[in-house]
Amino acid sequence: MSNSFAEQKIKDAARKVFQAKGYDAARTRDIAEEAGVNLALINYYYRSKESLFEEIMGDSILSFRNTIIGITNDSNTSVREKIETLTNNYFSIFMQEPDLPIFIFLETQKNPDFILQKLNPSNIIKNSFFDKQLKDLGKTSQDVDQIFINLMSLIVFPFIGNVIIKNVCKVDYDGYVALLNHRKKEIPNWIYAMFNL
Amino acid sequence: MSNSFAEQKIKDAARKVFQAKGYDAARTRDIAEEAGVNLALINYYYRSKESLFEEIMGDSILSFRNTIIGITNDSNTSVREKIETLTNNYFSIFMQEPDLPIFIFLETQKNPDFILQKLNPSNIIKNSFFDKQLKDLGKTSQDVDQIFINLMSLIVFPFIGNVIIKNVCKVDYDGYVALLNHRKKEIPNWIYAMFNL
DNA sequence: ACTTGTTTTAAACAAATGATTAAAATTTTA
DNA sequence: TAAAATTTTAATCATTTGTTTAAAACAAGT
Repeated sequence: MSNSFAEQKIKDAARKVFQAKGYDAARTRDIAEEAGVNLALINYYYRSKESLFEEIMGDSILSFRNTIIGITNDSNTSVREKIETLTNNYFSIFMQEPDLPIFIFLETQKNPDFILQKLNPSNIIKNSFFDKQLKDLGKTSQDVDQIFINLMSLIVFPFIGNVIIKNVCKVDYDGYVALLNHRKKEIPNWIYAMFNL
Repeated sequence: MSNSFAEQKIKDAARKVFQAKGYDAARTRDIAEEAGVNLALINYYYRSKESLFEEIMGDSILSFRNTIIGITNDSNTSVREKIETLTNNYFSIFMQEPDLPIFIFLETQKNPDFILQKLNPSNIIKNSFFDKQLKDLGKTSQDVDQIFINLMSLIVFPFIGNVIIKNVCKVDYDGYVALLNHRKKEIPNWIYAMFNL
């Protein structure tokens, strides 16, 4: 019954529903119900379903971007510390919002232009301090790319493929969580082994 | 104007549209247009949008399943050969149908039950010849799971994350394809390095 | 050519869905 | 407290979308 700011309740509900179902399957009525708010308020506060979506998507991307940039440009940490911090941070985020990765990849594929504008990938890896450190260790530009891709692969896939993993590996929910935590520890070691770091 | 079997044309078109847009965003009218066929024929040959989808989804999963099983249960190949064959086969499939991975993961998450029934994950890895071979090398059951997950991660992520990769790594389409081909060669080596194989 | 069964078409339907509106309720201002 | 502004509500609209229908076109057998 709490009546605190419908505007914020709508945004929170929308994030949840959009992430769970994707843009197309998400109904404005689902969002209104999840927010416990009259349907018309969605169009009152946010102009349309699409602009509500873009606001949320923009937030997600910006947060994603800031997380990486803050870590990769820290001049006080080693390469290994950066890899461990990236792994831990992303695991924390995705364990709280397991649908976020597939949501981001699905919607980026549907609407690349909007993403690119927000993501502004200029200095995320290239020209970062992380990039510099790896080059000093003798890594090529291609190596750096593949290190980044492999790190993201190993972190993100278990969330995207959770249904298939649970079944192919025959684990229940608890076993799945244990498996995730095991990966959280091992992923940095795997990266070191792959690239002699 | 060729009039060859509308039924097949619908199925091919539907696969294309479903993979590109996902179930919810795919319109029956899109499928009919892509197939060059009257809208009503979709319901004439396939009972509904949903049953058409299930037929296509079933095909995808079965093909996925058969590919793995055929490789992991081959008693004439080494562990390394299996890893290389898995990598090569999946790269071939996904380079032809780049939207397939995200499509599968999105829809499995939305409707786990249907997938599980078709995927029947019983003997895909567990109790496979591949599993046996790894155990003989001293790998634990957990190791085998993580080997499988890491292999899938490294193969699948570049297709799912293609938009973001292209931009973070600042490569055009040709550079992206070069990057894919480089991975195809390196992924087995990375797996060997990670797990001392 | 006629009948029969099959395939295709154009039109229409019913339900769902994003959006709007006008009035009611509530809060703020003066 | 009265007026004004803001927020909320219920009802409705216009469009989209999956599906159905009835007739037309076509094919095959006799």
